[in-house]
Amino acid sequence: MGRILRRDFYDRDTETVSRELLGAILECDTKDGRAAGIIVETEAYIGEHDAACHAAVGRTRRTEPLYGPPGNAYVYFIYGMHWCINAVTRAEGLPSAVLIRALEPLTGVPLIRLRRPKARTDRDLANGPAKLCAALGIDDRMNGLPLQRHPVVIRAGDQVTDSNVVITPRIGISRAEDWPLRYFVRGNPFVSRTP
DNA sequence: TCGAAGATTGTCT
DNA sequence: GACAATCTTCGAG
Repeated sequence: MGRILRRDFYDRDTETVSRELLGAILECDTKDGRAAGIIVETEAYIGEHDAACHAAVGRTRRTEPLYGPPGNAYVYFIYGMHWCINAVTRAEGLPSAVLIRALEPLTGVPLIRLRRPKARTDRDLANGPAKLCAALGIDDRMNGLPLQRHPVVIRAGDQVTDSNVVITPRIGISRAEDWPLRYFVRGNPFVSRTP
Protein backbone atom coordinates (compact mmCIF):
# COMPACT_ATOMS: atom_id res chain seq x y z
CA MET A 1 0.00 0.00 0.00
CA GLY A 2 1.13 3.54 -0.75
CA ARG A 3 1.93 6.05 1.92
CA ILE A 4 -0.74 8.36 3.30
CA LEU A 5 -0.92 11.72 1.51
CA ARG A 6 0.13 14.53 3.83
CA ARG A 7 -1.65 17.80 4.38
CA ASP A 8 0.65 19.73 2.07
CA PHE A 9 -0.55 17.56 -0.80
CA TYR A 10 -3.93 19.25 -0.41
CA ASP A 11 -2.53 22.72 0.20
CA ARG A 12 -2.37 23.53 -3.53
CA ASP A 13 -4.68 24.58 -6.36
CA THR A 14 -7.92 22.60 -6.23
CA GLU A 15 -7.59 21.69 -9.91
CA THR A 16 -4.12 20.25 -9.29
CA VAL A 17 -5.31 18.23 -6.32
CA SER A 18 -8.29 16.94 -8.36
CA ARG A 19 -5.95 15.83 -11.10
CA GLU A 20 -3.46 14.17 -8.78
CA LEU A 21 -6.06 12.37 -6.69
CA LEU A 22 -6.79 10.20 -9.73
CA GLY A 23 -5.13 6.85 -9.04
CA ALA A 24 -4.93 7.47 -5.29
CA ILE A 25 -6.59 5.09 -2.84
CA LEU A 26 -9.49 6.01 -0.57
CA GLU A 27 -9.62 3.70 2.44
CA CYS A 28 -12.15 3.52 5.25
CA ASP A 29 -12.22 1.40 8.41
CA THR A 30 -15.38 0.69 10.37
CA LYS A 31 -16.27 -1.95 12.92
CA ASP A 32 -17.29 -4.15 10.01
CA GLY A 33 -13.82 -4.07 8.50
CA ARG A 34 -11.77 -2.26 5.91
CA ALA A 35 -12.88 -1.22 2.43
CA ALA A 36 -10.91 0.74 -0.14
CA GLY A 37 -10.87 1.69 -3.80
CA ILE A 38 -8.86 3.51 -6.44
CA ILE A 39 -10.10 7.03 -7.16
CA VAL A 40 -11.01 7.20 -10.86
CA GLU A 41 -13.18 10.35 -10.98
CA THR A 42 -13.13 13.71 -9.17
CA GLU A 43 -14.61 17.19 -9.45
CA ALA A 44 -13.22 20.51 -8.20
CA TYR A 45 -15.40 23.03 -6.36
CA ILE A 46 -13.63 26.31 -6.00
CA GLY A 47 -14.60 28.90 -3.44
CA GLU A 48 -17.46 31.29 -2.90
CA HIS A 49 -17.35 32.64 -6.46
CA ASP A 50 -18.11 29.14 -7.81
CA ALA A 51 -21.92 29.14 -7.89
CA ALA A 52 -22.00 25.36 -7.82
CA CYS A 53 -19.83 25.14 -4.71
CA HIS A 54 -21.65 24.81 -1.40
CA ALA A 55 -19.51 27.68 -0.10
CA ALA A 56 -21.25 30.01 -2.58
CA VAL A 57 -23.83 30.66 0.17
CA GLY A 58 -21.07 31.72 2.52
CA ARG A 59 -19.90 30.35 5.82
CA THR A 60 -22.66 28.34 7.49
CA ARG A 61 -22.83 25.36 9.80
CA ARG A 62 -22.97 23.05 6.83
CA THR A 63 -20.05 24.57 4.92
CA GLU A 64 -17.85 25.02 7.98
CA PRO A 65 -15.41 22.20 7.09
CA LEU A 66 -14.67 23.92 3.76
CA TYR A 67 -13.18 26.79 5.73
CA GLY A 68 -11.01 24.48 7.80
CA PRO A 69 -7.50 23.22 7.06
CA PRO A 70 -6.72 21.43 3.79
CA GLY A 71 -6.58 17.64 4.01
CA ASN A 72 -9.76 17.30 6.04
CA ALA A 73 -12.90 15.49 4.93
CA TYR A 74 -16.10 17.33 4.05
CA VAL A 75 -19.02 14.91 4.17
CA TYR A 76 -22.49 16.21 3.36
CA PHE A 77 -26.00 14.79 3.19
CA ILE A 78 -28.03 15.38 0.04
CA TYR A 79 -31.48 14.56 -1.36
CA GLY A 80 -32.60 13.20 1.99
CA MET A 81 -30.72 9.94 1.64
CA HIS A 82 -27.22 10.22 0.24
CA TRP A 83 -23.76 11.01 1.61
CA CYS A 84 -20.94 12.45 -0.48
CA ILE A 85 -17.30 12.94 0.52
CA ASN A 86 -14.88 15.73 -0.44
CA ALA A 87 -11.25 16.41 0.35
CA VAL A 88 -10.79 20.01 1.48
CA THR A 89 -8.04 21.81 -0.43
CA ARG A 90 -6.24 25.13 -0.07
CA ALA A 91 -8.50 27.14 2.17
CA GLU A 92 -6.79 30.46 2.74
CA GLY A 93 -9.92 32.54 2.32
CA LEU A 94 -10.90 30.27 -0.54
CA PRO A 95 -13.20 27.49 0.71
CA SER A 96 -12.74 24.77 -1.89
CA ALA A 97 -12.73 21.00 -2.12
CA VAL A 98 -12.51 17.98 -4.38
CA LEU A 99 -15.60 15.81 -4.67
CA ILE A 100 -14.70 12.14 -5.05
CA ARG A 101 -17.15 10.80 -7.61
CA ALA A 102 -16.14 7.21 -8.36
CA LEU A 103 -13.95 4.37 -7.13
CA GLU A 104 -12.62 1.14 -8.53
CA PRO A 105 -13.12 -1.31 -5.62
CA LEU A 106 -9.82 -2.71 -4.37
CA THR A 107 -10.10 -3.98 -0.79
CA GLY A 108 -12.99 -5.51 1.12
CA VAL A 109 -15.12 -6.23 -1.93
CA PRO A 110 -17.30 -8.79 -0.10
CA LEU A 111 -18.08 -6.14 2.54
CA ILE A 112 -18.79 -3.59 -0.18
CA ARG A 113 -21.22 -5.99 -1.83
CA LEU A 114 -23.09 -6.37 1.46
CA ARG A 115 -23.38 -2.59 1.75
CA ARG A 116 -24.50 -2.19 -1.86
CA PRO A 117 -27.19 -4.85 -2.27
CA LYS A 118 -28.75 -2.94 -5.16
CA ALA A 119 -25.60 -3.12 -7.26
CA ARG A 120 -26.12 -5.60 -10.07
CA THR A 121 -22.50 -5.68 -11.24
CA ASP A 122 -19.15 -4.81 -9.71
CA ARG A 123 -19.12 -1.67 -11.84
CA ASP A 124 -22.17 -0.44 -9.92
CA LEU A 125 -20.56 -0.84 -6.50
CA ALA A 126 -18.95 2.61 -6.32
CA ASN A 127 -19.42 4.44 -9.64
CA GLY A 128 -21.09 7.50 -8.11
CA PRO A 129 -20.40 9.89 -5.21
CA ALA A 130 -23.18 8.54 -2.99
CA LYS A 131 -22.55 4.94 -4.04
CA LEU A 132 -18.92 5.04 -2.95
CA CYS A 133 -19.85 6.48 0.44
CA ALA A 134 -22.31 3.64 0.95
CA ALA A 135 -19.70 1.16 -0.27
CA LEU A 136 -17.10 2.36 2.22
CA GLY A 137 -19.48 3.07 5.08
CA ILE A 138 -18.82 6.82 5.05
CA ASP A 139 -21.31 9.10 6.83
CA ASP A 140 -21.46 12.23 8.99
CA ARG A 141 -19.21 10.66 11.60
CA MET A 142 -16.34 11.30 9.18
CA ASN A 143 -17.24 14.95 8.51
CA GLY A 144 -14.38 17.28 9.36
CA LEU A 145 -11.92 14.49 10.16
CA PRO A 146 -8.33 14.63 8.88
CA LEU A 147 -7.61 12.28 5.98
CA GLN A 148 -4.20 11.38 7.40
CA ARG A 149 -5.41 8.87 9.98
CA HIS A 150 -8.17 6.31 10.25
CA PRO A 151 -11.07 5.82 9.95
CA VAL A 152 -10.68 7.57 6.57
CA VAL A 153 -7.37 8.02 4.77
CA ILE A 154 -6.19 8.64 1.23
CA ARG A 155 -3.01 6.90 0.09
CA ALA A 156 -0.74 7.41 -2.88
CA GLY A 157 -1.43 4.93 -5.67
CA ASP A 158 -0.29 4.33 -9.23
CA GLN A 159 0.23 7.56 -11.14
CA VAL A 160 -2.19 8.26 -13.97
CA THR A 161 -0.41 9.74 -17.00
CA ASP A 162 -1.63 12.98 -18.57
CA SER A 163 -2.75 11.19 -21.71
CA ASN A 164 -5.09 9.09 -19.58
CA VAL A 165 -6.75 12.02 -17.82
CA VAL A 166 -9.95 13.41 -19.35
CA ILE A 167 -11.24 16.84 -18.30
CA THR A 168 -14.88 17.81 -18.89
CA PRO A 169 -17.55 20.04 -17.35
CA ARG A 170 -19.01 18.90 -14.05
CA ILE A 171 -22.25 16.95 -13.98
CA GLY A 172 -25.37 16.93 -11.84
CA ILE A 173 -25.29 20.66 -11.10
CA SER A 174 -27.46 23.54 -12.25
CA ARG A 175 -25.05 26.46 -11.94
CA ALA A 176 -21.63 27.14 -13.50
CA GLU A 177 -22.26 24.03 -15.58
CA ASP A 178 -19.69 24.87 -18.23
CA TRP A 179 -16.60 25.04 -16.09
CA PRO A 180 -14.24 22.17 -17.01
CA LEU A 181 -13.50 20.90 -13.53
CA ARG A 182 -14.32 17.20 -13.77
CA TYR A 183 -11.43 14.78 -14.01
CA PHE A 184 -11.57 11.07 -14.75
CA VAL A 185 -9.42 8.18 -15.96
CA ARG A 186 -9.81 7.59 -19.69
CA GLY A 187 -11.54 4.33 -20.53
CA ASN A 188 -11.94 3.22 -16.92
CA PRO A 189 -15.20 1.27 -16.61
CA PHE A 190 -15.77 2.44 -13.03
CA VAL A 191 -16.24 6.11 -13.98
CA SER A 192 -19.80 7.20 -13.17
CA ARG A 193 -20.79 8.46 -16.60
CA THR A 194 -19.03 9.27 -19.84
CA PRO A 195 -20.26 12.29 -21.80
C1' DT B 1 -42.22 27.69 12.09
C1' DC B 2 -42.58 27.02 6.92
C1' DG B 3 -41.25 26.21 2.31
C1' DA B 4 -38.07 25.25 -1.41
C1' DA B 5 -34.03 23.20 -3.33
C1' DG B 6 -30.42 20.02 -3.65
C1' DA B 7 -22.60 18.16 -6.10
C1' DT B 8 -28.15 11.39 -6.47
C1' DT B 9 -29.88 6.87 -7.10
C1' DG B 10 -32.95 3.29 -8.56
C1' DT B 11 -37.06 1.95 -10.90
C1' DC B 12 -40.27 2.07 -14.40
C1' DT B 13 -41.75 3.03 -19.34
C1' DG C 1 -35.32 9.19 -20.58
C1' DA C 2 -38.57 10.66 -16.88
C1' DC C 3 -39.63 10.80 -12.03
C1' DA C 4 -40.22 9.63 -7.12
C1' DA C 5 -37.98 8.98 -2.63
C1' DT C 6 -36.53 11.56 1.43
C1' DC C 7 -34.64 15.11 4.94
C1' DT C 8 -31.22 18.54 6.13
C1' DT C 9 -30.11 23.21 5.57
C1' DC C 10 -31.04 27.90 5.08
C1' DG C 11 -33.54 32.13 4.58
C1' DA C 12 -37.83 34.38 4.91
C1' DG C 13 -42.08 35.35 7.61
